[in-house]
Amino acid sequence: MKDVKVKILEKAKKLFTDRGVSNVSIREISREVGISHSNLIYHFQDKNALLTSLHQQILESAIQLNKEIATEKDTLKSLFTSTLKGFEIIYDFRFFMIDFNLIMRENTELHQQIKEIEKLRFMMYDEKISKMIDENIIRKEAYEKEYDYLITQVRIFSDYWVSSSQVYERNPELSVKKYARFFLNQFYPYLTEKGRKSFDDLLSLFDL
Amino acid sequence: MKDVKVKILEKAKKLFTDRGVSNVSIREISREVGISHSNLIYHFQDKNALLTSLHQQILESAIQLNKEIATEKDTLKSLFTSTLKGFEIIYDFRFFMIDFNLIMRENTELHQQIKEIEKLRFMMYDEKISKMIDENIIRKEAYEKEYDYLITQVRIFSDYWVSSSQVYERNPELSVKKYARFFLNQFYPYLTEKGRKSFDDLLSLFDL
DNA sequence: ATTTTTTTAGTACATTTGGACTAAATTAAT
DNA sequence: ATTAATTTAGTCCAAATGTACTAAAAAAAT
Repeated sequence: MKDVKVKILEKAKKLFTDRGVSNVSIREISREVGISHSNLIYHFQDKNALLTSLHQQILESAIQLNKEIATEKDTLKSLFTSTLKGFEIIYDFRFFMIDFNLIMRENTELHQQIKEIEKLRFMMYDEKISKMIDENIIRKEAYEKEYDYLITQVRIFSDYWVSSSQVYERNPELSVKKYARFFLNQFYPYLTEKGRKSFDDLLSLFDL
Repeated sequence: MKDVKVKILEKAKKLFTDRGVSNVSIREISREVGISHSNLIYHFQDKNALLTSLHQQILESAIQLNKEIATEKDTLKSLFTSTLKGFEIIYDFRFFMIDFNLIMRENTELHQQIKEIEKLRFMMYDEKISKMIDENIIRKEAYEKEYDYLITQVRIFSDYWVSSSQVYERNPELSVKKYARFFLNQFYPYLTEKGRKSFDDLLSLFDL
């Protein structure tokens, strides 16, 4: 006997994925779950509450992933792992990124939260890059803020690769690996010779 | 006396920009224009017809821009110009990119058209890059398909920088130049020494 | 000048939606 | 066993939406 809340969230996620957040109503979700719409409202006041809750799930997955890779000493390898696993999470919750701007526009609370998380993400990448510079995997900045630019570039890719693949790929479901590869490649031109060697090894290791 | 069709398109564009495509109804647009909704339907069968027509405007702007830079001999300079002017067009029609996936999901005809255009865009970049390699501005590929990867990366950035800026920037309206700079920087690591010199000169020239 | 065509407004309808409110049923607490 | 809290369903409502249909008004063609 699954908890109703869980059922609601699952069905909402499925419907959001299939038809887009804006095309799914509370009533429709309740219909699909097989409960009254009043009941759904009892658990989640509105669509935003649902979305906030689903985003919480994403966050938990991300935190879990971070824990898993925390033990990995090899910085570049941990970048590979977090990319691949992270991209799977994003694909699983793709409705969130596909309707990202819509959600941010209508859920101020969530928007604020996302902006905070973004700061953390920036710092995480910043730290990771510094570490790789120390380890002589990535070359030093060729000009000021070079890697700040890179991080922005990387942020946009992370946030929107799944949207782009929905538009342009024949089989978006097969594109997780493909885009993970694209993503990782953004770092390639900054690698030192040593870095490139590791990178190539990791490509085979991860079968990319 | 402005043509009604023009008025409708202008108002639709404005409303789409302000509130998002999914939050604007035919009836509301007609109300804002000051005509009956039947009249609007007479001119545009539905929202998709409106969007198709607005996309036509984008296309015309893009074609116009291409004509303008066709005379420019300096490949790198033409990249700068087309980026800056292109980004202004995108910002002007930002509703289209912000709700890109929504529109593509619901307007099959337009989706098909966009996929065709994407092929052209790919070829254009491919050609531009080849040219810059010949001119010793960009280095040769370090591995196979390196520049195919770059083009995908560039595609995602072009399509979604405006969405991302809406989410993360305080003053999205000021971010055209900023993101144009980010965009151009994607090419930097691939430049030859000669290329880097031109690039730096162009940065000053365009005040970036 | 009159006939056609194009453009515009009005009306009516079935459906959907979110929200409020009430009450029944189920579960937990005492 | 009774009471209280939680969960669920049912009903009603006002607002909005897309669509279809009719007819008037305006413009263009003859």
